[in-house]
Parts: sequence; structure tokens; C-alpha cells
Amino acid sequence: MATKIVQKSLSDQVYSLLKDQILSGELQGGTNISEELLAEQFGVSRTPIREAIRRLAEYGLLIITPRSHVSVYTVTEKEAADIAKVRVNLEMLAIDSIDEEAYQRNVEEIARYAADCQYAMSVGDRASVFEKDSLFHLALVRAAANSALYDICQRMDAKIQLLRIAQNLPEDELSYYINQHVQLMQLLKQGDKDSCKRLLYEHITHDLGGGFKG
Amino acid sequence: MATKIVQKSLSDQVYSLLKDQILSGELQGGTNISEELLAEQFGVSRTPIREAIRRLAEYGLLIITPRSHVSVYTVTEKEAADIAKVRVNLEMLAIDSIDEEAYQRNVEEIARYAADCQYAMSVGDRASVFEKDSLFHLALVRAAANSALYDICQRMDAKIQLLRIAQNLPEDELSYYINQHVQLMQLLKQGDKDSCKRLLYEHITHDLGGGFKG
DNA sequence: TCATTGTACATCGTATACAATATACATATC
DNA sequence: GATATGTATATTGTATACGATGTACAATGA
Repeated sequence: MATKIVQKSLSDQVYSLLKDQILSGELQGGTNISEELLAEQFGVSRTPIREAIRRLAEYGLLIITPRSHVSVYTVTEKEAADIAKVRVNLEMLAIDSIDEEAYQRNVEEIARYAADCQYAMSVGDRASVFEKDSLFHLALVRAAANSALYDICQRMDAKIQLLRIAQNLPEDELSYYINQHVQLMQLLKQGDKDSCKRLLYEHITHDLGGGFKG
Repeated sequence: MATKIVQKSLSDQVYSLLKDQILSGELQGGTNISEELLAEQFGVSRTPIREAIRRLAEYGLLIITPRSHVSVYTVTEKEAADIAKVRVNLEMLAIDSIDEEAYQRNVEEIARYAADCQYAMSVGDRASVFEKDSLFHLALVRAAANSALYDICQRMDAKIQLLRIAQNLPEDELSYYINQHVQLMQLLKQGDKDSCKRLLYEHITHDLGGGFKG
């Protein structure tokens, strides 16, 4: 089948760009954003900007204070812990759902992200580390072939990214957790799901919370 | 503190009304909706309608086909099964998170929804049964005091409702599952979480899937 | 000096006009 | 008659104008 050409609307483009800016840390949590300013920057009218903003608010990345202003969402410690709890559960579910065939079909992609992540770490590109880390985990979830599960994890991942950026984890700790990816894959390959889940628990709860334990 | 007066914007109102219409089954899955028609019906311009539609699409209840039309989302069998799997996991997590104190603080509300649900069943008001059933489960999740978890469950619940309406489960089966609510509460009260989770598994997987098992 | 009130400004909320595109149907061509 | 093509129409996409509201700050009075 030929690839269908789809004309992306301006609001879709603004949505994507804005999302990237938020997730990359270019727009930090708490930053106020103005429709008019964005309209000027992107060279479009306020209408597509508004639509993008409304959607991102629905997604959970922006907070709209009616008739006043719009700001980038900031994740609280409590919420980070809440998310970690849910995330552990859902990624464990994903692991349980991955059978031999699903593993074979996805192992290449997952391994690539793990490698990319380590490479980014080795050259000290934190932004890329975070991005590839997310992609690794999401690829793992995608392998479970459960769209509802994937959707949810993707949404949570966005908020996790907000936190990661704000958090500034020390280099050695970050490196330690990144290296667990390989172990996770190995255990999955061996079919030792229990060990894999145990390691995942440590990986995620520490990866995230800072002060938060379990 | 005095209750703050908040002026709800038109788009917020449209959003709520439209959502209700979808979740109540007034607007069935697959139905096409037109911005202009809605604008006429609600007596507002297309702008607030558009914003509401975009947000509902982001929420997952509407599907936008660019430059063509907007339609109400239809849940597939596969997706229903996917959701059930996730939902079981998350509600189990909720149950694990509810300690004695949280139980005491929320038991009244949960019990009320269970009773409301049974009452609605007894008078044959299916719409109300579904609504109260949702409220029962969501109240249970809320008791876990994990906002991320609650958010996710609420989103899933919306799609579950779409399915319930389309599905038309036989009266006796529906009644059977509704009556499990009381048992669930009893087990929770006794602190027998394992039994509670086992029952929950049956309750949810059968509640939903039709042909779907496990 | 401090609290209150008024005013200017910036920003958002909504309506409307127009442009761009998809869809359906009629028409022409083979 | 079937397929392809052109055209009309309906619908969405975007820009812009105007109105409403929140916010900050100055002016006024106690």
C-alpha cells in the first residue's frame, strides 16, 4: 500500500511542536505561556494555538486558568510516587503479556533503544538519554500488544519526563539505572519473568522518586 | 471559606454536555457529528464547539477525520479485552493501597453507590445502573488516594461505558454481577484482600468482555 | 503608612467571515 | 454499461475583530 499523504493541520503541528518543547525541557514546568506570543512565534493566528493548548491541557501537560493564563504543568513529589506505583504495575503486566513470539518480533527495537540510551549516556547527552529511556520502556510495553495499556503508559511517560528534567539526577545514579536496561532484556530473553519483574520494580521506583521508596 | 463563583466557559459547558450525551448513549458509537449542527443546537458559535470536540477527541471519545468529519468512538472487542486486563490490574492495586483508615473514610460513599446501583437494577433503569456501577468502582479507586491511578481509571471507564451501552447484556447476567458489589465490599471490610481481588477478577473480566475470558 | 478603590492594560473567550478540502453526484469518454 | 473526470456542495480549517475578565498599579482616603 502506498503511503497516504496527510496534510497536517496547523493546530496539529503546533500541538506536536509545543509538546516537544515541553518534554524536552525547553519549556520548564511552571512557565507561563501566552497565546498571542506563541501565535507570533509560530507565525499563525491564535486559533490553532488555542486548539493545541486545549488539547495539551486535556493531555495533562498544560494547566489552564480560565480567563487568566496558561502554564506548563509541574509534577509534585506525591504524584511522582503515585505514577511510579502505577507504572510498575503496568510494565509488569506488559512483561507478563509478552510471549515468545512477541519477544522475537520486538527484541530488535527494544535492544536498539537500550543501546541508544547507553550511547547517549556515554557522550553525556542527558536530553537524549531521557528520550531513549522513554522509548525503551514504551517499546517494551508496545510488545505486549495491548493498545489501552500502551496509551496509558505513553501518557504517564509524558509526566515522568517533566519530572526527570526538573530532578537532575546525579550522573552516576543515572548511569546505574540506565545499565539495568540490558539486564532487564537478558532476563526477559531467558523467560525469567519473575526476576525481570523484580528488577523492574527496583529500576522504576528508584529511577523516579528521589525521596520516594516503594 | 465562601464558595468561589466560577464562570464556566461555553466550551467547558459544551464539553460536559457532549460528554454526557456520549456516555449516556444518546449519541451512539459511530454517529457522525457536525460542528455547525451542534452550534445551532446549543445556540453558540462554532468556536466553543470546536474546542470541546478537540478535547473530547484527545480524551478518546471522538474521532476526528481531518477536513472531513467527526464521529463518536466505537470500542472494539479487542480493545475491550485490553482494557479489562488493565482495569483488573489497576483496581487490584487500588485494593492493595486501601488501608484501614482509608477504608473507614470511604466506606460510606462506596456503599451508597452499591446500593444506588442495586436500586436502579430493581426498577429496571439500565442507564442509571451503568452510571452507578461506574461510580462504585471509581469510588473504590479514589479510596486508594492515588490521583494518577484515579485519572487513568476514569478515562478507561468512559470507554467501558461506550461498550456497555452497545453491548446490551441480558438482565439476569447484569443483575448477577451487580450483586457482586456487596460481596466485594464485605471482603474488603474483613480485610481479606486476596479473596476480594479474586472476586474482582471475575467481576470485571466477565462484566466486560462478552466472549472474552481472562 | 496601610488599606481600599479605581483605572489601564494585557490576555483570554467568542463570533463571524473566508479559505481550503473532502465527498457525492452528474457528465463525459471509452 | 463501466470507469474516469469535472463540478457543486457541505464541512472543516484559519484569520481576525470585538467583547469580557483578570491583574497590576496608581490614586485616594483613613
